[in-house]
Amino acid sequence: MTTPNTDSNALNFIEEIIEDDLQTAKYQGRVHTRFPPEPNGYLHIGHAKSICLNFGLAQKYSGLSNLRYDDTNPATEDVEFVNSIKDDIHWLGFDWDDREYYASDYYEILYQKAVELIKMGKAYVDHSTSEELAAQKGTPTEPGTPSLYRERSVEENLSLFEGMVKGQFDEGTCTLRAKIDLASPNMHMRDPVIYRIKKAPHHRTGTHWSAYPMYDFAHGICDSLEGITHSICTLEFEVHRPLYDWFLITLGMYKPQQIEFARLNLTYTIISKRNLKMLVQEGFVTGWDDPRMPTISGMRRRGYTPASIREFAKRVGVARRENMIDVSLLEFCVREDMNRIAQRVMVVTDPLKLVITNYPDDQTEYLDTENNPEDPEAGNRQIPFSKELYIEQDDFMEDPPKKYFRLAPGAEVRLKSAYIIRCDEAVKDEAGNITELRCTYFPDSKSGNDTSGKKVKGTLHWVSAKYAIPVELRIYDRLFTLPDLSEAEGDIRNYINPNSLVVIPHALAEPSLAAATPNMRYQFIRKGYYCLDADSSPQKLVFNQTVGLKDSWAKQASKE
RNA sequence: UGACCCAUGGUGUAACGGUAGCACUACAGAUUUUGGUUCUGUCUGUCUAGGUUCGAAUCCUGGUGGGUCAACCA
Repeated sequence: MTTPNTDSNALNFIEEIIEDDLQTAKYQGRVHTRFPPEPNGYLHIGHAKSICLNFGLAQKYSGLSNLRYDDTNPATEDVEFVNSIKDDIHWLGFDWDDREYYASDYYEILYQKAVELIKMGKAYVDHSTSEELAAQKGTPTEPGTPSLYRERSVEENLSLFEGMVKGQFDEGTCTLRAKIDLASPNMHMRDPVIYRIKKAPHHRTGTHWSAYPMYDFAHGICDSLEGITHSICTLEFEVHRPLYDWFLITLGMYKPQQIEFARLNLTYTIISKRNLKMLVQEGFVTGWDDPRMPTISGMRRRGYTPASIREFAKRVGVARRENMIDVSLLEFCVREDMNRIAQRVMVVTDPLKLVITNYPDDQTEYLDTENNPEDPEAGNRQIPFSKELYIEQDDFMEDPPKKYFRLAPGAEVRLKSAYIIRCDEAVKDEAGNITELRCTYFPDSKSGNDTSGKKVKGTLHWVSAKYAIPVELRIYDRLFTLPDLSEAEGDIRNYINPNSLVVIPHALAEPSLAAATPNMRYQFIRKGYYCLDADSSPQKLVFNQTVGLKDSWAKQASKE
């Protein structure tokens, strides 16, 4: 028998588990996942991987996926984040229909379940301070020791717990702990705290509750209540799984299975919420949606498309081993999508004046050019050509190296969609800087109607001096200079790339760009992919470089 | 010096006891009115030592390396 080696139908380990479960009807053929963000920050590329996984699995197996906010800590959570999270998921192309849930929806049930635990003698109110509690936990190599309050009566626990949720005690004075196993090698089983007092108002339940459930207690019960089948989370929750199971088994509730996978790591990128927050708060970036940020909102502003991020999520795979994905894979996915959809336009970033000496002074010719060679449906447009043009400084060298295909004294090149020209003279100022190129054009070499018989190696982009419009360009590079930030010695701030943003205030664009819209994607020919930035206005157009074009010439030139 | 998890080219990820494949990267060439795209090719891999087996990336044992866990965070 032949086993096809194509990876198109290779399953990741979670799909294997699901297909197994489908086979054995473990959940009556259901597949129901959930994406459980805590509304305390903006979503990032790591969340995108999780979103694509959870919603993607539901799609693939004709199941469902819920959005559930893990809002069990009112001190850190806010509606601002609730809304941005919804926007980001929708933007990525996924939807949860009417299944928008909150852990806070279940506070009453959670409370009842805690009471049940108390009645079973499996939970107790503890007045130990957090320091005492830490000491009681023991260490991974030494067992824990019982709290003074561990053997309280059910009645006393019941009334104290009621007091906790009703606000009769101050924050930090007591907790509700599950009574499990102080000698467990798994620290999470050593009588974990399941409720603590928080007086901060909750963004949905206000001041109704004064004590809130901890993640470990709430999460599994919420999964259970929603009928989740596969509760997918990242590797660091692996040691929580026995606890996840313990609550549901002890309470006799339906038990989904928790499956852990390795979180995404990206070269030259920091993805933890804590560090992203640092970048924002300390002004290294302009905000959570700064185009250099690996947040979904930052990537959106940068010009990344949802399709490119979904493709990236698919290509990075799902496994249990630690990984470090090369950002070049992300860039590949973006270029791949952009190449399909981006409208080609000409923009000169670093202008050098070029005069065609044998072209009539006041003549303007409108030349036809294709909008996207990869997509015939995209049609054509007209661009104005005249005697005075601008080309890229980079595209002229007075004394070029051998394989230089661009302009040089005496050299001939084609101007994209226009004519072949020859450079006759480079005009210089007193300081010796080249200020202007004087060229001759060949009238019979017009693009699409070339009878000149000339062959040139290079094609340059250009704009007409008379019709070009000024635009600002923002060009981004990686935020850090170290590929693997986990190897940073000392402060990661020492590795921040000082050149992660380069602003080009006065680039010159072909006039069609005056009609640019925020959703359009452009390829500035021979330069990169761009989109309009949120800071743009009709008076001052601002473009973000989403990603540069591959530049094998620059690569070769830098090697010499 | 505990428990648990992990180990396949530079980076990811397949191969489910039977030919180590795919993608990204890098490099080389062809095509090209974008030094883009496209196409072709090349380099590079089963952590280690034993064991089981006709046969091991795959199963077992030891070692090595990496990760996780001792928040009233999630």
